[in-house]
Amino acid sequence: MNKQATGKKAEKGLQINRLGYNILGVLMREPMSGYEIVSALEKFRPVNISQVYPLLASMEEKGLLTTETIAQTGKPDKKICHLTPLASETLEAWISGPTEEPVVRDDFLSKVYSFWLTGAAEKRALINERIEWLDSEIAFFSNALEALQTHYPEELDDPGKWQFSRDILFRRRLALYREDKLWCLRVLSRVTDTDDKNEADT
Amino acid sequence: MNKQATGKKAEKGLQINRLGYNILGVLMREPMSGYEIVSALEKFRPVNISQVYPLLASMEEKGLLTTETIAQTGKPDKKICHLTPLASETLEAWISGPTEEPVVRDDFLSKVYSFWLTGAAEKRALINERIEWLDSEIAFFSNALEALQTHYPEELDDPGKWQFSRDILFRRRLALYREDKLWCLRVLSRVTDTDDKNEADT
DNA sequence: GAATCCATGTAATTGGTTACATGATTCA
DNA sequence: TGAATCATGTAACCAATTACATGGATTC
Repeated sequence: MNKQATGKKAEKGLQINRLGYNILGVLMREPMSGYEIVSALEKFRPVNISQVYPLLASMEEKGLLTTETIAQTGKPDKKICHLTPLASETLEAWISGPTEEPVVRDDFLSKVYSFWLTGAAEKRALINERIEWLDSEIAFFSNALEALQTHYPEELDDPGKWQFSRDILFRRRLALYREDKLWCLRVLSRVTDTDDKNEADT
Repeated sequence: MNKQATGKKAEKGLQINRLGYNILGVLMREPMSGYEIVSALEKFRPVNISQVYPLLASMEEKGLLTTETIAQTGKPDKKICHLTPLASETLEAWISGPTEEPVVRDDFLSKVYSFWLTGAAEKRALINERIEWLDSEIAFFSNALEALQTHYPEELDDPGKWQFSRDILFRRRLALYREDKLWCLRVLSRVTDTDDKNEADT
């Protein structure tokens, strides 16, 4: 009956952004500093430290965390962030709430979108570069998975432990990167077989 | 020898952003209006119309495109964008230049990251929701692929036609979504088998 | 001697999203 | 009657990136 609340910014107050929820996610494992949050998160998603500090400040204001300053010699003071009970409430409410659709930003795909304009050699070069990148990612995540398995052989099978989450996320990455590589190889064969016209240089 | 030019914003002048290159990509197929650009691109990536109009204006200023105004009855005038030779140069230079790493923004994965905190029922609900979404995407892209194949049976095998690009990109989506679904099913079985503690409510 | 790690932050800019403004036509 | 489609655009805001500022310890 009310004509208001048409937009998506319905409830205000406790709103944090995506990065905010990711930060809650790591801090649920153990309290740490802003700097440490970045190194913990960057295997999962790209993070800019400059975005983290102001966010932590506003999250502290909202009562989601408290900071404990630790003096260090030769280094600046460290501010360890501890979550409050409100934080876990907020995180769990977010998890059970609606989930937005994923968005990928991939220049490689944008280039493939337009690469019918280029010659076969250039197409192959682009794809081969991608394969190299995929190989390095596959190597990285295989190592990460192995390390997880040797460090926490028990916890991986307990869905109530954070290691379970890491394990399944690493496996997902691996599976998708491998599938992506297969796709690259299939494309390569299609490009090589039916060689296209503007092939003069090289 | 020069202390300058440390940052990433080396050369200025002709710079357009990602969306700009995507717009060049569609317009290389055929000239169209801003409104049509959005509907053509949105199968490939999310686009906001409000971002397109100012971008098109600045691209016209930079000499990448010219606009042809078509008067319509009952509707506002339509502005068809035609690319200039500078545009294809710019696009090809971008394709052969360095490619940035992909970035994904996926709330579902962020939730999985933290979902060791929740109960098994909530875990299953989250995964099942994802499976439903994946199924709908898979259905959409299978249809799109079939439509492509019936409309352009010849062009699909010619890497010099834009239909080739569409074809491989659709196939990639399908392959990755299917792999993602398999992963979901594997996770589901791991959650169901080793039922975790906080299981009280239904 | 230069680069990287540790550790914090602010400021400026670009990119992306939502809201607002306008208005006829078609469809449920 | 209300929503959706066509069609253009502006303004405000939020998110993300880059640059700037500081400074000791360590590593190449």
